[in-house]
Amino acid sequence: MPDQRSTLRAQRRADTQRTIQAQAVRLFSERGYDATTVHHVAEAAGVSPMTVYRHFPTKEDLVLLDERGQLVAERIAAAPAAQPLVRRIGGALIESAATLTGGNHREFLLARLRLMISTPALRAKHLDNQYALQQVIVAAVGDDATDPDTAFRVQAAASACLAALHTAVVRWAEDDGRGELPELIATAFNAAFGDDFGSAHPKAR
Amino acid sequence: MPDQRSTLRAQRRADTQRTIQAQAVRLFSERGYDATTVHHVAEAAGVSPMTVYRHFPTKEDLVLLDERGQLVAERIAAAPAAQPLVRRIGGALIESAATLTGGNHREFLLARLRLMISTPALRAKHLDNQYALQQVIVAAVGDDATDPDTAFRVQAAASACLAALHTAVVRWAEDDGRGELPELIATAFNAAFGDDFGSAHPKAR
DNA sequence: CACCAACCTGGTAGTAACTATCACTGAGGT
DNA sequence: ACCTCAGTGATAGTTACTACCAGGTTGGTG
Repeated sequence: MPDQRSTLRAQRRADTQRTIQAQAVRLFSERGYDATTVHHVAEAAGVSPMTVYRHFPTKEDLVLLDERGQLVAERIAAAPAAQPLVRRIGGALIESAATLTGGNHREFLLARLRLMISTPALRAKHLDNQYALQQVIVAAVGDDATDPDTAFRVQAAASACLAALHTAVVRWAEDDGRGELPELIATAFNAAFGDDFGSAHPKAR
Repeated sequence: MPDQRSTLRAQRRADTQRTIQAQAVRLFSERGYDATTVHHVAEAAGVSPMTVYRHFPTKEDLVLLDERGQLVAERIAAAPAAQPLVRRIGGALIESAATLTGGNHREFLLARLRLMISTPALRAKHLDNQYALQQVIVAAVGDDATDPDTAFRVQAAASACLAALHTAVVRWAEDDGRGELPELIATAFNAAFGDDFGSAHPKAR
C-alpha cells in the first residue's frame, strides 16, 4: 500500500522535470529564447525531445510552469473579510508575495522573470496565465456569484489588483530583486487605488 | 505629383489587407481558429499564403491588428489634467471607447473580440498588446518620467486602468454588444477604484 | 519467484506556422 | 517609351508540436 502513490516513480519524474526546467532556463538566459530549440534543451537535460514535451506541454511552459496559483487562491478564501474588495484581494497578494520571495528559489525565480519580461511570447502567455489566475481569484472570493452585475464588479477589482501586482513584480525583477517585493506591491496598490494600503508592515491608517 | 504617395498603390494594398482580414475573421469564427490554416485564409481571400504573411506578420495579427493605440494616446495627452492619474487615464479610455463603438464596425469588432476571448493564443497576444499600450499611455502621461519612483506609480495606475477596461470590454462582448460600452467601463472603474467616475456622461464629479 | 499491468521513455512520421531567397508583373515617374 | 521598385508568387527550409507505436522499468499480485 503506497502511502504516496508510487513514491519512487514520482520522485524520478519530479527530478527529470526539475532538471529539464533548470537547463531550459539556463540555456534561454545564456543564448536567448528563440535561438534555443527544444532539442537543445532536451540534449542539455540528457533526455529526448519527446520527454520534454511529456513534462511541459509547450516551450513557453518550460519557463512559466509553477504552482503559485493555488497558494493565492487559498489566501483569498482565508481572508474572510468584510473589507472592500481591492483591499481584501490586495492583502492576500502581498502575503503570497512575501511567502514566495522568502523561499530559496530567488535567483531562479528572477531568471524566469527576466525571461518573461524580455521575451514577447513568454510575456504574452504569462499575462494569459494571470488572466486565468484572475478567474481563480474571482471564484475564491465567492461573493454570491449568482448576480452577474456583482460578478462583473469582482472581475473588475480582481483584474485591477493583478495588474498592479504585475507592475510591481516587473519593477522588482528589473531591480534584480534588491527591493522588498511586498513593499513594492503595496506602493503599486497605493498608486492605483489611493493610500489605503500603508506599507507591507502596516503602521498608520 | 503625388499629393498622396502613390494613391492607387496604397489603395490596392489597403484593399487586399481588408479583404484578407475579413475573410480570416469569417473563417476563424465559422470553423475555429486552430482548425483554419493560413493557407485557407489565403485561398478565401484569393491571394497566396506569402501575401498574407506580407500584410500580417503572424496568424494572430489577422485578428488583432488595428490602430486604436494611437487614438488612446492622443486622448491621454489631450487631457491636460491636474486630476488624479486613474481618473485622467480612465476618462480618456472611456472617451476612446465611445468613439470606437460609435463607428460602423460594430459587428466586425464584436466578432474579433469573441475570437480574442475564446482563443488562448489570441487572448495571450492581445493581453501583450495591451501591455504595449500601457507603455504608450505612460509615455503620453509624460509626468516628469525622470524619477523612477514616479514612473513606477504611473505604471501601476495605467496597468490597473487597462485591466478594468479589459474586464469591461470582455463583458460587453459576452453580452453581444447590447450594453453601452462606456457605461460598462465606468462601472468597472467604480468597482475597482471607488465611486469617482459617475456614469459615462460625466457632469459633476 | 514469476508474471502482469501501468507508466515512462524514445523513435518515426506528419502538420502547420513561419522565413529566406529568387523571379515575375505592373504602376509611377522621368 | 524606358526604368525602377513595390507587390506578389513559388520553392525549400526550420521549428514547435502531435499522433502512433515500440521497448524498458517500476510496483504490485498469484
